[in-house]
Amino acid sequence: MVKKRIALKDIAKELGVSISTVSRGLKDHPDISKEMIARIKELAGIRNYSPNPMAMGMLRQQTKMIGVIVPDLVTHFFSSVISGIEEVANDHGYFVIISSSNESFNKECANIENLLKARVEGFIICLSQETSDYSHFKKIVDMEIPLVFFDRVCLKGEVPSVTADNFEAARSITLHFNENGARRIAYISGPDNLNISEERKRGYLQGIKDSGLEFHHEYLEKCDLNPTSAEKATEELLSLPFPPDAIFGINDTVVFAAMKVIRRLGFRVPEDIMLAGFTDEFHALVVQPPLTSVMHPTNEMGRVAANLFFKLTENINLLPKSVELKTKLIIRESSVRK
Amino acid sequence: MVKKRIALKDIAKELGVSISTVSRGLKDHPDISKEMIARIKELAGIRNYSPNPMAMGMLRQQTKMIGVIVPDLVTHFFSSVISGIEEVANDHGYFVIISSSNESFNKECANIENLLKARVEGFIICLSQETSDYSHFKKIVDMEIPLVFFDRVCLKGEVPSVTADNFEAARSITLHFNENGARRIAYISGPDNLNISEERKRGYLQGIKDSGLEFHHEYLEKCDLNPTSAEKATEELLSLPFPPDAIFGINDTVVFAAMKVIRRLGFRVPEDIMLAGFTDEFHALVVQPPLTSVMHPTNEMGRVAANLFFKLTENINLLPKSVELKTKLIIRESSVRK
DNA sequence: CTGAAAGCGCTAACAG
DNA sequence: CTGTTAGCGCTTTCAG
Repeated sequence: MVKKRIALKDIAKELGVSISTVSRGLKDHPDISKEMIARIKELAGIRNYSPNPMAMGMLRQQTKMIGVIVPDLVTHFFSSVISGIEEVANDHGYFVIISSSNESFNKECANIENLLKARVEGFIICLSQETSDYSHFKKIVDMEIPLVFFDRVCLKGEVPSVTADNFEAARSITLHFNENGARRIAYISGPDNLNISEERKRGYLQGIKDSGLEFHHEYLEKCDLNPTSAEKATEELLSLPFPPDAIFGINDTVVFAAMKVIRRLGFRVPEDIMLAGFTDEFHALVVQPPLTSVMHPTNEMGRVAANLFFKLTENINLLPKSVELKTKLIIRESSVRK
Repeated sequence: MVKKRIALKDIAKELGVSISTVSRGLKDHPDISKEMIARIKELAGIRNYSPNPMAMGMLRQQTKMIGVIVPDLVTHFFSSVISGIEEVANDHGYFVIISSSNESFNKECANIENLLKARVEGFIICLSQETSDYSHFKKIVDMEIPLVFFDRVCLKGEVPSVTADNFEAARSITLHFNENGARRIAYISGPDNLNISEERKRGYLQGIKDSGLEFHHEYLEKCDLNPTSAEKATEELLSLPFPPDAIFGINDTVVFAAMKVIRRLGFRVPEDIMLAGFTDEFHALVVQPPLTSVMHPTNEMGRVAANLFFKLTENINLLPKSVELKTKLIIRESSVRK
């Protein structure tokens, strides 16, 4: 029931000229007389005219909307990436429509369908943890609709993406633990289908090797990316005959959950168990002891993803480019024994 | 450069019938023969037809978009409210466009302008902390465009809103502190123009009174809602000749910042200073000691706001209704001395 | 039972 | 210098 907004027609009628004259006047068309232009602009200003984006959309077949799908909204990581995306999108005169897959494959598919119906011009997506079938993404590619992945990616070679340097980051955490005296280093991974799980796991294994340690499969745990599952994984680790003396987890959620369990079972951080996370959370600073963690350039990740997106809109056949962003290991008390 | 999508025209041509026949067939118009309907629907299915929302929008003058403006995106509180809004909006076939004011009045005004240009059908807004001039909101109301506020509100009597029971929540924290032995209870408030500052402050004062304590203005601090400012406020409190033995802050950010300062200056929580927050953060559980806090029903706040919004779209002249949501004081170790 | 035509707001090619 | 017209995709009278 929105009150009818002012249209070219109204201005034209009021000025006693044709619609096209007004349209041209508004964009300083050389054919229109200076005074006419002045009169048109003045009235448009008074009436607060702004072009109807749907009419423009019909004409140009574009909605100026980008669909963004994230596994969840309430995680700092994703909110922060979205902020970055929005900044760039708004600079380009685009709006962003955000939907959350809630880590569900079905929801992810449904979101894509909905956004497609809404005629978004393209997508920026982070896979749900359940996603291992990529046909819904293939479909987007086949429709020649711009698509960019960030953080959790797939279809390399077909779809541009932005990721963190997961391998190197995981390796450096492992080395750091070892340098600080840890010998039984554990890693709580995520679902195998996710690149972030796989890459960080490889980094961990490489780190173990580079440290001259032996790999013990009991120290490689896995969880779904929710607190309950992470707590269970931590409990497994801590109930081993030789529990780990250092743990790092695939992300924030996991590490915070691990911390809770460690405390509950009476272990101390970092005296008994060192801890480090993959996170950009400012809460890493609030917990006691402050958490060593891999800082992600989250805002930048969003900005880069959006820029890749706009490159794609210019040329849908662009060679897909994968950007890998440098992370930074921030060492705090949770991984340093005095 | 989106590939042209299938339109009624294409189906009509392929079937050798007119556009209107297809249009009617798709919605089971009684005038169309069963077999025609079947043929139309079949082809539409194969071709994956979906109506162009912009064409529909032009016809009905509606975009099915709601503009949501929040002070920031990366706070759990706001992401969580947004989740609630999106759930309800999607159920109604609406999309949500989120913009962040970054706590800036000017940005808030600019966001409104942009969303108005994008022809959102209405707004759900949480004021920026700088906002004390409400003319941009008045403008929305005057245009008869639906507007709902949540958490930080203004223009009561003109605009429907959802808030927490700030007064009662603040009062109950104060009483709880006192019952646990605190006598010098401090409160770190926010900007005076915000209703949440004012209401929680009143609750605090009432709590002091109800506890039979005397009010000391030094224990009433104020800050902008950012960590730096909150840290400064905490330092002020702690440098008093008689520093407080209990502090609560207007929100998460403030309390986490306070916690950091308390630690840095060598005080202990809760032995020297009890602490409590206004928060729904799951991180309240992660910090050590776990934080006593007022749980906000954030998701519900979003859902209620969205429902109010849709009531307004049905009848823009609805009597503005203010919904106050109950919060719950969750007592944890940060405010209990053993 | 089906088609033609107008109209939603706008632009651009074509006429004057 | 300005107006007319067609068309973007769709619904909805009005005419068969």
